[in-house]
Amino acid sequence: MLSIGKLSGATGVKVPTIRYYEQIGLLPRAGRSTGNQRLYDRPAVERLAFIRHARELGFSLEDIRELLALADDPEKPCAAADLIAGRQLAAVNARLRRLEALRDELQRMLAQCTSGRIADCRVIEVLGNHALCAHDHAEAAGA
Amino acid sequence: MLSIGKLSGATGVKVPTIRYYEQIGLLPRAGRSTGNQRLYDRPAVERLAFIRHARELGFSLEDIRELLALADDPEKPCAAADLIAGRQLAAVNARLRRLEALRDELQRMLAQCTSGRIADCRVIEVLGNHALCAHDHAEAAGA
DNA sequence: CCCATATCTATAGTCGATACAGGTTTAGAC
DNA sequence: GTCTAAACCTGTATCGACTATAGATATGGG
Ligand SMILES: [Zn+2]
Ligand SMILES: [Zn+2]
Ligand SMILES: [Zn+2]
Ligand SMILES: [Zn+2]
Repeated sequence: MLSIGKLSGATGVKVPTIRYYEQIGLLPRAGRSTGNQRLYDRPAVERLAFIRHARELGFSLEDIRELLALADDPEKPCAAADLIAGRQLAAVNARLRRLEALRDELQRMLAQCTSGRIADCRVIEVLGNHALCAHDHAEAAGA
Repeated sequence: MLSIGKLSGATGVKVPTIRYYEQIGLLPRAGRSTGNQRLYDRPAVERLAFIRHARELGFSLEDIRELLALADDPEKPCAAADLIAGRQLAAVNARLRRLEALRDELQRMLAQCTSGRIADCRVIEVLGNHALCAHDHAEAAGA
């Protein structure tokens, strides 16, 4: 049985994050030592490693919740899991296209700036006037 | 002079967002009508359009705060602005490389799945075992 | 036994908004 | 002039996925 610190070391997930995952019900409530400290067994390590890997691949915690539920049911068809991964791939592709447009605009404005006074700065000028852009790059940038 | 609703319509920035920008000091406190409603002039429209465009290009509000301060000082050298844009370009490039790796992994796992039972699902299998991945794709996925 | 480290809980903060509640002002129709 | 619906006001709470802090308790090595 591992302490939360050892589990953290074994998976690369920070201690407060593990507690957070338990709090939101992504990890089951851990067993406790006589002194009330969390103890983890091997399946817990695998479950957390699964979560970490899915996070690295960009899945949301809600998606991961569903994927974990599916993983616990080996006889079911995997169409639901493939659907979630397909959605994720589509989201990644959308973000890629958007970021490529942003990269092009940023490169363009930097290349056109002669690095003189602010009054002549192409960066400031383009930011103030989207008509100077080559792409549309609409929508919020967060994604 | 425009009401906040007209300003919103003119710039595409939602009304609560405009109030939020004022609250955090990104927009100066707007003048008020006799009935205490915000009123905006033409420079306010331009300032908000600048903010919106910079957000679309992925700049953080803190970066935008600096860029606005620079834009207000036309005689200064523009190196600081170019530096911020360069940082943003580097961040976008980093996110692009990362997303490309994610896209490859997601495509691979989906292509290898025969869509049978969960027990044989390649998606679930790869998520549980990073050794099956071709790339490293480390770091958090948020960015 | 002592002490440094690890762990515990609960709460607040991050970013960039968005949503809601409950009240006031305004603009247009009559 | 009056009515009503829309827009506006403030303040607070919420989202996702953590991260940080404070103050208390437990554990493990010397
Ligand atoms: Zn410049
Ligand atoms: Zn543009
Ligand atoms: Zn599958
Ligand atoms: Zn992997």
